[in-house]
Amino acid sequence: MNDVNPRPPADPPPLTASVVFRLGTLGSVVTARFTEALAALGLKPKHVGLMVALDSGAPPSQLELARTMAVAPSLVVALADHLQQIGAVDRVRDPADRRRQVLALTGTGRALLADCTALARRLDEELTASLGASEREALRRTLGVLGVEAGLPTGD
Amino acid sequence: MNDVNPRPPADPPPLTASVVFRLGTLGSVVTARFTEALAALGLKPKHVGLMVALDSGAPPSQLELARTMAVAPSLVVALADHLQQIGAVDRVRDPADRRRQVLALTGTGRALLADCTALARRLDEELTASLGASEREALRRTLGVLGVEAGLPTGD
DNA sequence: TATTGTTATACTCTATAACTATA
DNA sequence: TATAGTTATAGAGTATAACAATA
Repeated sequence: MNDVNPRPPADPPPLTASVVFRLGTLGSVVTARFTEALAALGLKPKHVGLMVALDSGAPPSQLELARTMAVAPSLVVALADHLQQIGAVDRVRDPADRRRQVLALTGTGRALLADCTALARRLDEELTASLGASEREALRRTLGVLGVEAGLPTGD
Repeated sequence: MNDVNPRPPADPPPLTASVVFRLGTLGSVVTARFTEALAALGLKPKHVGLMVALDSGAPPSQLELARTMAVAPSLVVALADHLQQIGAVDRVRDPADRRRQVLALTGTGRALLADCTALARRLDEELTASLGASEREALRRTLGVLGVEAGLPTGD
């Protein structure tokens, strides 16, 4: 009762217990699954990112989109090239400033984005199947809060 | 009260509301931060992954480590080369089967891993500063559950 | 002949830099 | 001269394939 060493010195939580580690590793696994599923639609995650940005009303010039997405402008060119090729976006020169290319989702693009959304929803169900409804919602909500703080698009 | 359209057709939750999207994007942001912080220690995330695997008692041959980490054996060679160079791991031929290289964390390696852990803890605090203690724990725990299901190392 | 580790090579993703057209 | 977009090039990260040593 007045032991010199009442309890063994509980070793500190390991790296694997940190939110950073768990979020990073699980995010990578989940992104790999999403990437694989997207392949059936001929898309990569960044294509989806561009469509999401357009859909959520981001300024539609390529350079502004690059800033929004935090990627290089040259990458937006490649992403837009592909999305235009499959008819998912329109790309028109801004008549007011003919240097600018203004991107816009087409009907096809919106349908494609809806397909991606359905796909994500299906993966969500698989991923969170073992969680209770309230746990799942708490997770979604907390991730949303942290996402907003990190400047990520987080509609709801 | 018997309206034809009692409520506007609530449009379905957007892609950005999915756990898959939020986990993927936030994971990527968090990993970027961790990567940046690790640079001060001369490490990349995969080096940490290898140390974590060794620390948690994974079978220590390079090929088995490659399987554990789900990376190519050639990558383990490069990671082990670097960790050995900085004195973080010992690499000895298994006398029972001289084809095998057996890796083991050194004292230096354990200290380095502790530094990485401290670093993750600091990032955790920054990341989750806006969350209440119970929210933060719920997040950590739920991520742990999903991580275990995905086969990730998740000590606690 | 099969397996472990290593080396050589190639591929994917993305950025930086050089360039063109427009302002 | 500065800016939007494009093209050319390069780098990081990682895998695949060929190879060497050991079983």
